[in-house]
Amino acid sequence: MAIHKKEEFTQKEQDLATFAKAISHPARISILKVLANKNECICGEIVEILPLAQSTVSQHLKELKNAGLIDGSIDGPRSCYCINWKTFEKFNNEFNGLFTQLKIKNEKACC
Amino acid sequence: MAIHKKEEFTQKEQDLATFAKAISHPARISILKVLANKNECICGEIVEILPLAQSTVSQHLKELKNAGLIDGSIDGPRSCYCINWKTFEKFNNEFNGLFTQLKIKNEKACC
DNA sequence: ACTTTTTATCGTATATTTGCGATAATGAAT
DNA sequence: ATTCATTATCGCAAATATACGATAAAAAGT
Repeated sequence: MAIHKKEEFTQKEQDLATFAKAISHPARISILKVLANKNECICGEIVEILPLAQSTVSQHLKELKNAGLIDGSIDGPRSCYCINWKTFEKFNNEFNGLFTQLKIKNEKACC
Repeated sequence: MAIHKKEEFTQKEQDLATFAKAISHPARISILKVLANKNECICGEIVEILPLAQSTVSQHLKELKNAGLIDGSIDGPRSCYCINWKTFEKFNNEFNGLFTQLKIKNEKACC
């Protein structure tokens, strides 16, 4: 991609894009669902549920964590991940904001 | 990425991921906003508004079109793009569905 | 101390994305 | 018919993403 052009856009656009990218892989959507289902959130089971290698799952978890969508406490051998509802809520709202914003501007299609 | 593993997930998860990927770049979010603002939707102006080369913008438009988020009628020298509200609505709903689904399962955080 | 279990990280291979310039294509205008 | 304006596509380069096996790290149990 030669040079980073992403920075030339609005911060809000960038944030939203980053969030979208975080959930732009079925594995990561799946992980979020698994995390939501387990409220004890001990998460070695994710590896068994997903059709992916342990290292790959770990990588996806890392990305979700970087995006702020999940929290993880690495205490010892087993680590504990769970959804960060605060960030999640924030993005959910911003997302709906985008949808509404677009729709208000132009409800009638033109082609 | 060696082998495609994405197909091993739910169709719904794949669709949602594909949609998220389509809007996972600030340029594409920006394009959607521009399209929503113009209701005549003659769209050479997008190139002037975005900080990107014409060919790059064209590529982003193509991706949005492939994702079904916009429609484009290529009539001659100038072409006309506009948002496909039907698909948009569909994904907006599915998206909110995911959010709600996750939240219902586990409203209280565990770590 | 040693093994076991669990998870993160490193290295690597391949695929995809992003971006641009150059070029083709296409209809409008002259 | 030729030029002009507009957009799509091709070819390329660089960056990211995806996936895995191998290895490290870290606490718990023996």
